[in-house]
Amino acid sequence: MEQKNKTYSISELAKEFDITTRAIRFYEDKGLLNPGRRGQTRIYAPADRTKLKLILRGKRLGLTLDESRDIIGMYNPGQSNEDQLQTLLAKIRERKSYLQQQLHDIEVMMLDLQESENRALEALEQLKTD
Amino acid sequence: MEQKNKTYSISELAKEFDITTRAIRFYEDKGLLNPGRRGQTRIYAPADRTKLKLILRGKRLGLTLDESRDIIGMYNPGQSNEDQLQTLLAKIRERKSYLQQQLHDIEVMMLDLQESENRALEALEQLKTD
DNA sequence: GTTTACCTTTACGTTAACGTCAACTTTATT
DNA sequence: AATAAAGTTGACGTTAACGTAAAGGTAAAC
Repeated sequence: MEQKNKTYSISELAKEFDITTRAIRFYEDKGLLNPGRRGQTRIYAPADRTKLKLILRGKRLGLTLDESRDIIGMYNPGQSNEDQLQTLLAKIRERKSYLQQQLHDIEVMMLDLQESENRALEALEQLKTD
Repeated sequence: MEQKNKTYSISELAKEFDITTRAIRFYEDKGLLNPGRRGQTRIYAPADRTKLKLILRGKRLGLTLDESRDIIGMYNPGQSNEDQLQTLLAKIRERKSYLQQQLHDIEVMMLDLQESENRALEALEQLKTD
């Protein structure tokens, strides 16, 4: 049986994701994480680990920590009134459209790189036919 | 007939791409652009404009200026020896694989956002059926 | 001929995202 | 009991990517 209430120490998470403990505490400072405590010591639940994953994914896509915190906050409509829900929807759709833009950028850059690779390969061929 | 040797002033480019002239000069400082000069004044050729586009595309994907400069430098195998070509090929492939990672990240984040949107829409429905 | 509109260089200021000590406590180990 | 291993909270340092002002040159328009 998989344990659902597993916990992690800060250095365990740091090792797993190849970041420093300093960075993890920094994310907490910025309001992205809220681990429990046993005395002074931070104790991370699976949910915290998931948030960390989201943060790092955000970083790979060039998001700032503020943006990642926003996105993490989009997960629970919770008890909001209509206005808040509409605002949330707007933010979600804006994000999605930006992702579409990034998708397009990646496609084009990928094609460019492929051409560059081909040119480099041709140049290599040229060297060998001398 | 389209003019091939059209030129642009710095403020024209700034306006077109919605950035500041300061930023454009900064990119030059960092070695990403090399515009011509008429006296003191910078004169940008279509090639410079293209490089600017590449820089901004890089930024949208979270690249640093150093990384974008590298990528721009990948366009011409030019006259290089085999070692240089192999190094170039390695860098190109590394970039491509990072783009694949980003592609995957985008797909997953897109799905997550879609779920969030659906939950928000459901929450809206709930409000209306009261 | 002087205002207006761009252009230039130089230089200090700012923000994000940590890195890097320092000084100290708690826990585990020998 | 003493040492080592991990944890904590400051607090100052660093880098990237510009922003922002200062001080001035040039050229067309009024």
